[in-house]
Amino acid sequence: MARKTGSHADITGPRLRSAARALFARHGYAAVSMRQIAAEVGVQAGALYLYTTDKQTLLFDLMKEHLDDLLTALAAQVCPADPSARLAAFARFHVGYHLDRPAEVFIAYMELRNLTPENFAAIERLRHRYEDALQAILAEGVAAGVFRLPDPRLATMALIAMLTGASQWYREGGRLPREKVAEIYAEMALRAVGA
Amino acid sequence: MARKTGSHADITGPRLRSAARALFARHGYAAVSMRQIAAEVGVQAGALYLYTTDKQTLLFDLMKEHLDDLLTALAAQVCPADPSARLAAFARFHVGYHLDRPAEVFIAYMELRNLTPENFAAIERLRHRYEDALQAILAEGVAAGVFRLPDPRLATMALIAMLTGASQWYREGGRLPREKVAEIYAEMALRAVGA
DNA sequence: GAGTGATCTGAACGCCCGTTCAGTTCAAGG
DNA sequence: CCTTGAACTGAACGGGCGTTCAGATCACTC
Repeated sequence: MARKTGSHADITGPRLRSAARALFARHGYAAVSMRQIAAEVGVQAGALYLYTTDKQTLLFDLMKEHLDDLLTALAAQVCPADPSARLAAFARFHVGYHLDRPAEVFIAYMELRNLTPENFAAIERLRHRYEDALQAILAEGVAAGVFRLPDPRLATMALIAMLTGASQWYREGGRLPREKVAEIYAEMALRAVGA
Repeated sequence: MARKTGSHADITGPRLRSAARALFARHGYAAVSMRQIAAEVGVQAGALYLYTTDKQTLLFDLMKEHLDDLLTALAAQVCPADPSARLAAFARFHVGYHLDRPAEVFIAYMELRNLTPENFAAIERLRHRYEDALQAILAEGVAAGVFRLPDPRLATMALIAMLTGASQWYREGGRLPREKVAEIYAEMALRAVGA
């Protein structure tokens, strides 16, 4: 028996990705089986292979989609001229974007080692492009004399780690609203670079 | 055939832990099999069960040992009276300790979700004790009027994420020596809290 | 209303998993 | 020299894994 009512291709596909995203984030790529994902979708395991070539590609596509969206959203941001204002805007954007997507963030940061070497290289390239955007802001600030940084590259890594960390403890409906969280992080980022 | 020369109990035990630590850090707990660990030790899989009750306990013991050592080392630190000096000392200690133990850090931060609920609770308790040590420093600094922080708890999480992140990009023999790295991070931490 | 093709099932493939255990080996103690 | 027991092997257990595929189903087209 198959296909209860109407066509499901445009429903099952997104549902597969959605179920995989949630399960990978909760239990980890290696600990989740295709049969578990299929059960979540409400389908037999074999049917998943109509929508993904294999489990590895499923993971890669989720991570690539996340980073593509992140870079697109960053590019869409308005970009103030003042380095301090740019850094504050970046920090607010980064925290806000990551608080909205805890599952994607978890996967993107935890499952890198489960990618094949080629897939890993592709993801790292995208991640590096994002880091470079922040590093460019810091370099401008240093050139303008408003930031005091012994090492812009190190500062880039430090700030990204700090800002991304927000999604590890933030819980919806907690003590602080997300705008306030983003605001405090932006303030700490500005101070950390000596602005 | 077994036991080529002499007694191996006091050798195989530590070798098991060491191999498990390295493999878990590189590939992840769920992706590593007991047979892989056994091969690294140079033994059949069954022999591992003379030294650990099961795979889960092996993971838990590694994480607990790491956090116990971390708390012990923190307690052994000299503790300056001035809040700024204390924060700087904490930051230098944290970065240095984590740079020396990349495998343990990786496991402690990535494999929490592979712990059983009881084991997870035990590890979280230890981790919280460590976070509280930092939060106490921040609270003192705020009380003394030398730190400006809208939210000490948030600042604690932000600083720990920033400092721990060092072990994600630092490579032995890289551009910066570890003392310099710890120094820069300590400076950023001080500035981030408005010291 | 017959035929088509997208969609899915259910069974199978070979393989690896964590764990157990009877049996083997061998350094050391009496 | 014999016995003991720690240390380990090698095979087995039941089960789950990712993936494939022939066949069933059924909304749709003509």
